Amino acid sequence: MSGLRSSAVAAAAGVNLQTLRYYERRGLLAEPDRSLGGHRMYPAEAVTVLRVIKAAQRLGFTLDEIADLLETGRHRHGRGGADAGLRSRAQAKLAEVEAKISDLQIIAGTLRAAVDAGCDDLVTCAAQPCCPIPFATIAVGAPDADPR
Amino acid sequence: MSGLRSSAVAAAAGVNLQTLRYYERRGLLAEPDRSLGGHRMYPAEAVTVLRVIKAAQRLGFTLDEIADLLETGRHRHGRGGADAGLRSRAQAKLAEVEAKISDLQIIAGTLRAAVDAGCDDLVTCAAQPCCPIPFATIAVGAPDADPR
DNA sequence: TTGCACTCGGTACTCAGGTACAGGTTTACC
DNA sequence: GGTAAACCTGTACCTGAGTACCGAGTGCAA
Repeated sequence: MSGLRSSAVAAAAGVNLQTLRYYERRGLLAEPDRSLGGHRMYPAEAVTVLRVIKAAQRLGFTLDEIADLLETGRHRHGRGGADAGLRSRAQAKLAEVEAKISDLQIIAGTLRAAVDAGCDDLVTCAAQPCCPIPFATIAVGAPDADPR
Repeated sequence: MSGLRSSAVAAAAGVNLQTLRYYERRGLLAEPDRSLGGHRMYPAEAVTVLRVIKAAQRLGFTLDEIADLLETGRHRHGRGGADAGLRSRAQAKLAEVEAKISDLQIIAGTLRAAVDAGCDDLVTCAAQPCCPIPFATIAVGAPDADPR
């Protein structure tokens, strides 16, 4: 009944060894049993949980959000509040991602205009009215959620 | 010939006072003249430079890249190497932004699928074959350039 | 039982882009 | 000339997600 050693789990999930302890501290990964000498012995599901974490991260959730999501899924299996479930959070995250996309489309358009116009010096450009870079208007974008 | 005080410049450009000194340290903003007592006295162009910096940041350039871009524009006014000018860098940045957009479109698609399928618990979902979240395959996205 | 690889806990560091604080000058206005 | 606001330098802190290092202890095989 010994279970997997930390390096085996880390390798199987494709993460760094330190990351396991980091996730444990952050409450994402349950504290595993220990060997007599104090070494962590993980159950096989730990690898699944790690993969889930990585997928959720990729979908734009922060570690705090993921911890919350895992917690909610774990012990309050019915619905908690209006915002508790994965579905509603995924919906909100989707809106953020879509906002980010349209913001980046503005950015891309501006860059394209600058390339097409052949701008080659920012400060000089800024001083001239022909420059397509809207220095004043592009100041702020979508309120940042930074999904990566 | 006194010039603008730091708080006036900061307010005009919409940045924090400390940010001015930070940019000065980072080489983005030229060291201004000083009053007899050591207070910074900025020329009016400093505000323009700040606005340019903010715009470039918004276009996805890092402060290091912006410093470089300003430097290149400042004293090597002709062309330096193949990669020196704003134009070629904007082109490269555009490619990064486009890659980021298509990556986010994959993310958005996945989120949409999860919402539509009504997934409500990550770990449970991951254990079942009906879940639309591709835990294995979405592991990594576009090599990160993080333009915001 | 010796040796080596692995793991432990704790702390500190990384990156980027700032922001905040402390304690001491300077400037501006009345 | 007094005083309050603005400014100075230097240093420390913040977020988010890890990574690195250290000295000491453990696991396992020959």
